[in-house]
Amino acid sequence: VPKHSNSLDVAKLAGVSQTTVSFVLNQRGDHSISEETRQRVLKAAHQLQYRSNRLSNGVFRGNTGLIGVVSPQITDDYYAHLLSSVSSHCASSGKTVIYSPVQDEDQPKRDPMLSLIEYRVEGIICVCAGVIGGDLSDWLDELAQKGIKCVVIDDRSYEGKVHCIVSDDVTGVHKVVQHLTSLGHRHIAHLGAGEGYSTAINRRAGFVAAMAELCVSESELLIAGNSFDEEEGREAARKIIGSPNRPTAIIAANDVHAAEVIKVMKSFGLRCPEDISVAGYGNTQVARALDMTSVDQQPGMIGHEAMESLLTQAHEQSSLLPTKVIDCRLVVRSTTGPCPK
Amino acid sequence: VPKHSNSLDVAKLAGVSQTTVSFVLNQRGDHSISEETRQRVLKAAHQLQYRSNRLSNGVFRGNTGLIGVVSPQITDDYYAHLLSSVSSHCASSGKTVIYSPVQDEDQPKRDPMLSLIEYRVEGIICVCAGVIGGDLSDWLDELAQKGIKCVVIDDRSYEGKVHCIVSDDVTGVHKVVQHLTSLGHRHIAHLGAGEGYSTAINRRAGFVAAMAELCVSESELLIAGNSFDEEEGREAARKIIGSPNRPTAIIAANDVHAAEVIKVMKSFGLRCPEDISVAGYGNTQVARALDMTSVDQQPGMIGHEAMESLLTQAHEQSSLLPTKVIDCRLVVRSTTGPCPK
DNA sequence: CTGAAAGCGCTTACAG
DNA sequence: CTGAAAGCGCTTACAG
Repeated sequence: VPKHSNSLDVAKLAGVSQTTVSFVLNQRGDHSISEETRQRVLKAAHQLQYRSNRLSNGVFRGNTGLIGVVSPQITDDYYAHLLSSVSSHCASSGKTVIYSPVQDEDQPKRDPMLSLIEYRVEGIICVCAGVIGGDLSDWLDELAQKGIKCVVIDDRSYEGKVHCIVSDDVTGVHKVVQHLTSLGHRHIAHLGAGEGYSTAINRRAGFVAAMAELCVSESELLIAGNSFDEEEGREAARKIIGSPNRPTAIIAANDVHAAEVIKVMKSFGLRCPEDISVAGYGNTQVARALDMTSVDQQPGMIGHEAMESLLTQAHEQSSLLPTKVIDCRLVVRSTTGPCPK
Repeated sequence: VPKHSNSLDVAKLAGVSQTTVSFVLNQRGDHSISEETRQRVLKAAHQLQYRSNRLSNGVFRGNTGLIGVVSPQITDDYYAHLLSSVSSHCASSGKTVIYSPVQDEDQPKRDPMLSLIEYRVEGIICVCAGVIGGDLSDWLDELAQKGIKCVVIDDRSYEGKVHCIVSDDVTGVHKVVQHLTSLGHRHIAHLGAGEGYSTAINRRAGFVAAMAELCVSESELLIAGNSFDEEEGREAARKIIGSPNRPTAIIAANDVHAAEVIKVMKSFGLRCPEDISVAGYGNTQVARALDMTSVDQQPGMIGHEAMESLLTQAHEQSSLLPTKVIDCRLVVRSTTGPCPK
């Protein structure tokens, strides 16, 4: 029968009490223990391959050492970087990550939250990406009442109720538009998602606002596609590139869409950036691979901030913390160039 | 003071004993409980927002419901898909994922394993990617002795000691070579990583073996670069493309390297696939974005198999299970074409 | 410098 | 049909 050795086993082998074992292993100052006993305990623990049971530990004191992450599609570059950064921060802070995926969109984040609470996590980072309609509100109330800290990423709907950290999508797209106008472009299209997710909404809003500054009326705005779906992106690209009113620059809602735009351009015999400039969003591997202009959202920094917030947050204040907006950087590469005559 | 309500609170509110609460909530058959009491308990639990404490649960019985995943760079497409597939399998099996990142290469997988054991995970999926020299052996002994099931991905070094699941890298590259030779290529180069990781070693070995079948002697073999590093990949690409003995086709160790090859080709004024055919490995987003021929390793299937193994494994047999080799599929796209005259 | 005892929140024989 | 009591592995006042 396989068995983990416990602190009593160690105590017996070392010829001391459980108390002493606990004090030696946790290096507490209050009890001073003779060097000799200390060594005996350490040796016994090593011999028995004793691994302290963090669960019991968590049951007794509040401290479970667990941080929960709720997030959709970890296969997406952005979410992957977020989780990666959170988990390495955890590793160096002595915390451990429980990852709870958001399964489909129709079945909202009920279950993921539930299991995190059942494991008595100390804090939760919720990257629900602002799926509109998802009702986080009840969960947030429950977390607050139970003293579980929480940070919500990329969704300001619950501001005032929970600490929010968001990527500055509006400014991100604004920077792209500025870059393009400085190259002489004025006939600029926005392609891809524009609703459903708060990020999609904000990127589109950023586009609309930036174009308004250029005195382009809303009716003149070139907008194509409305989802993050790859197929639809390609379809939208075909439509806009094939249209008589073809733009000189296209800003895609993300890098994958931008890649589709470039493919479609090729099939039309158009060159990038000579005929049309293309910019992506996210600065993912795809952007680097295509040497494509894109916006870096610095997901690593977002994850880092989220962890910092959890680790320093006092329960009472958390809801009062002002929303943290993380800057994004425009990365100019070879897919954007001067506007053709 | 924030507090989670416990089963005693529920019992008091419902006017029953803790035992009854436990039996109602766990739906155990042995105790039959009157429908009326059942409803009273359920109502009380709901009212108090009672969330059963999985930690205590785990302390008492063996069953923690926790599955540990040890893996490097989750920002890599392959590892991300692996974790994603494991976590969704867990979600539907009522298990929960603890994710333990492998931090740097010099500091081997000591700590990640340790914290998983301390949380008394039921099983561990170790995607250490066969970093050569990493000494997993001691950990595997300890896991076996403690009855923690384990599956090692992409590293056959511990075969016989633990159940291994590996991607068929050798065959994968073999398929690419076959595809290229069927297009008339014979002057084929392999670029990128070839040592350090077992996957790198196997891909290169697959290349060498496949070329041997074509009666290309080992001294004639075109091999460039030796790491997964992007910079070095580019450097190697420059060298091989600029050489007088330029190949007609290049197989890269992964998609990112293949993308570098294509960039370098552009800078040399060469077209793909007209001048040189290029194939990647991994069928990542980069491959799709570039419409590039690549090898799909089916990481989702690997993750699924790993979970199946953990869930069905009897402790005694695990080490005897034959290594599971997961097929990979060649995905032909537009970067490979007929050999130029 | 060290230990006996109580308790964290749960489950499970056993008894009624 | 239901409950009192013991125990999972740990920690922490308190006492010596």
